[in-house]
Amino acid sequence: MPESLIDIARKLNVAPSTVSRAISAPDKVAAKTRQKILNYIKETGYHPNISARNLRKQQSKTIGIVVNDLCDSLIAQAANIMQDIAFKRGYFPVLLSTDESRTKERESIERLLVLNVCGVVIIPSSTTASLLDHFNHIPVVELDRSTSTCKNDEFRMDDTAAMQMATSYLKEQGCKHLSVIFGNIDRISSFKSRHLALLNCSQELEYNSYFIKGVNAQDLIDGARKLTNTIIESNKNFSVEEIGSDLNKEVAQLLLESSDNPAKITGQNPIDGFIAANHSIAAGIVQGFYDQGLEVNKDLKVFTFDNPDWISILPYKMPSLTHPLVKAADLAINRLIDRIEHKYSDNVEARLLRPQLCVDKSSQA
Amino acid sequence: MPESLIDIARKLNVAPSTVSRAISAPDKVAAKTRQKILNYIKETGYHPNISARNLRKQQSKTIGIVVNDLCDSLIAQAANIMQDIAFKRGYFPVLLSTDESRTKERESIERLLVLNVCGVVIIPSSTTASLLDHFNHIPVVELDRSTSTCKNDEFRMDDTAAMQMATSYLKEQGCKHLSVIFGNIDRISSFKSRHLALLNCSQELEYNSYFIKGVNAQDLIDGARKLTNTIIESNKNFSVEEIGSDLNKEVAQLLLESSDNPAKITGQNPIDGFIAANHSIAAGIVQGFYDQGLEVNKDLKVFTFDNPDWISILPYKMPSLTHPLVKAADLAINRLIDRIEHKYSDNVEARLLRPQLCVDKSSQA
DNA sequence: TTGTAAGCGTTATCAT
DNA sequence: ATGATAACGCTTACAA
Repeated sequence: MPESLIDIARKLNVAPSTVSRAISAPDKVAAKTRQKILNYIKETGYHPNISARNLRKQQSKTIGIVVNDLCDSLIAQAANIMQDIAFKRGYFPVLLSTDESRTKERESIERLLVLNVCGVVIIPSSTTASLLDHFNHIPVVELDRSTSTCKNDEFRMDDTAAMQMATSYLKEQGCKHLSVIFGNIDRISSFKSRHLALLNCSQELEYNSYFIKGVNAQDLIDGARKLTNTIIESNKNFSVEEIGSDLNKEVAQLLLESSDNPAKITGQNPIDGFIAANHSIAAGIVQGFYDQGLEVNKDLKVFTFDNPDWISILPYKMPSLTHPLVKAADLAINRLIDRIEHKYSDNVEARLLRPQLCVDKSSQA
Repeated sequence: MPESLIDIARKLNVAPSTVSRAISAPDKVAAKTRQKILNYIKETGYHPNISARNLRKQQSKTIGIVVNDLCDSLIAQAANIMQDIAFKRGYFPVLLSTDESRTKERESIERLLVLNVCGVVIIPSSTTASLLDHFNHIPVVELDRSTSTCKNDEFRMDDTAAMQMATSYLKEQGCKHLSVIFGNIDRISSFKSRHLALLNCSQELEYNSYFIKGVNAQDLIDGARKLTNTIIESNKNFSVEEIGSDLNKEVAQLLLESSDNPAKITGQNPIDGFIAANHSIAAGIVQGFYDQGLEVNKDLKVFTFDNPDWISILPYKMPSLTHPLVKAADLAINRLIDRIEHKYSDNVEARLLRPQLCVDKSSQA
């Protein structure tokens, strides 16, 4: 196998630059010469040396894709589609997962810097913002979450619409008092904006918000499970607590750390519905129901964000919202490449995508 | 920010080669000079140009990781750990997913060739074997499945032990006649070896094997669901069929393509247990049970390979086998790097890892 | 249309 | 211990 352009050039009695052109700018080479060269290349299985090309062209055509948790199948789907699109558009994607760890977040960025990537799509956490400054003038797109720096394009779910849909669905189902469980709103912007959306919800509904400190999936599952246990316990001893006439305001806000700590429930009605701000939390809630011997959506309603795929394997229905992440990922990577290629030069913008209500996607046809 | 070694050299009044040495071979540079250089580098955030280094050193320090389906959270976990280990050992992993598609399989290999990777870990399908020949003399390690070429190191589950554990567990539970569902054994070696293992099982049990043509997760789920429906329907009309005295042999083998096609059940007893050769198949079986209004593990036992994480969210128990994939991945990537660095030069070998029986990992504590 | 030659940033060899 | 220099394989003015 020829190891370089020069080998080929010698073999075919042409100049190295002609071979180079045959590969990179075929129309600048006579049809006959071109054929001769390309045939020979195909026969011998020669591949141009990427390092040499990148060095010479002073660019890497490499895109960084940084996600929070590759083991989350929705994230994996999004990563997958971004990789495909990147390849199709002639770029080489490098996929990294931070697993919600600050260390890996920093390492990932560092690695991409070393690699000289020409653009980055990232699912950021609150600590990412400062790290992103290291990417001097290369385009960055924020996916699914926001650093709130307003420096980059953003593609994510419309949390306001989502929370509105969730609460209004549960209200229609007869719920009067919701328990809404979030993850760490300091680290993860989507929890923060979903919480904010709840505060601004127009529904005439009582609700209590609960926050789990956890950041990764397992922490959220475990936290939500414990929390659900304590909430249901407290609910058994529920007695009306006068809190004035304004039912739409948030009435309690707890950061529960152990299951010994009983959940505070304040309102005029006992809790009759749960909203999980994320599918890991939903998994924990479901486990909590089992611990307590309760049936989901019979004793108490459960509604979840993210429409996780395990819903189809449950023997009961569970209403949810589809997560437009894959669509957002598609837009994000395309926008990034447009930026890289200077095909898009408007101001940075945030695109908020609507989720869809999903009430019948149960396995029972 | 200095853009090259030369910038730094000029700034600090040393030769470029000294700067290079300070970075790559610190002990070959006087402590004082070294400090001066490294400090300056740290201050300015300079990164050596990887392309130039690779070009000069004629190596890429890049490892290809090719998996079949990144959206499978077990695979994603394995990919994750391999990336971490690769980084720790100084290599840059490039993660690609074939989604069980021949096209993407070919494309992935091609991309790795272009990248000049110095090693590959791959979860192969039967069509991969010929493609792997393109990697001339760089080491390849096969993970989770085998191309049966015996050219590379292999790390995967011990399917013989696994199937033995599955059948013996179900027998203990009182099962007499199993329905064992596999995916495409022509494309996916793990289905083939699990089937082979079943044929050689020492249990005194009747079983019928069924094969789903599908390759990707959704095909398997859909196929298994349909199949389960037809099996259960057939089971209702079960009548003893004389097949001689040899109960341990396989009695039927069907490739069902539509649910109109009734499943053939042959044996002395009606089917009273299912084995899913994979977690996607298990998901389909569970859905089939719901379609038929049956309760899993009450009306009929269901046993699955892979111990999928959704088991913990079911309101009932489901016995399963843990998949030692993450451990295998750890071994695989380390072996690969050992090969690359010539730290391991024995003959290629296949390491088979035992799964663990998992009967109580239900959410009900 | 094709050839010539310079240079991308690094490292390895050799000389000092 | 440090410096000078050539070379890695490719692209791209510019020249022919």
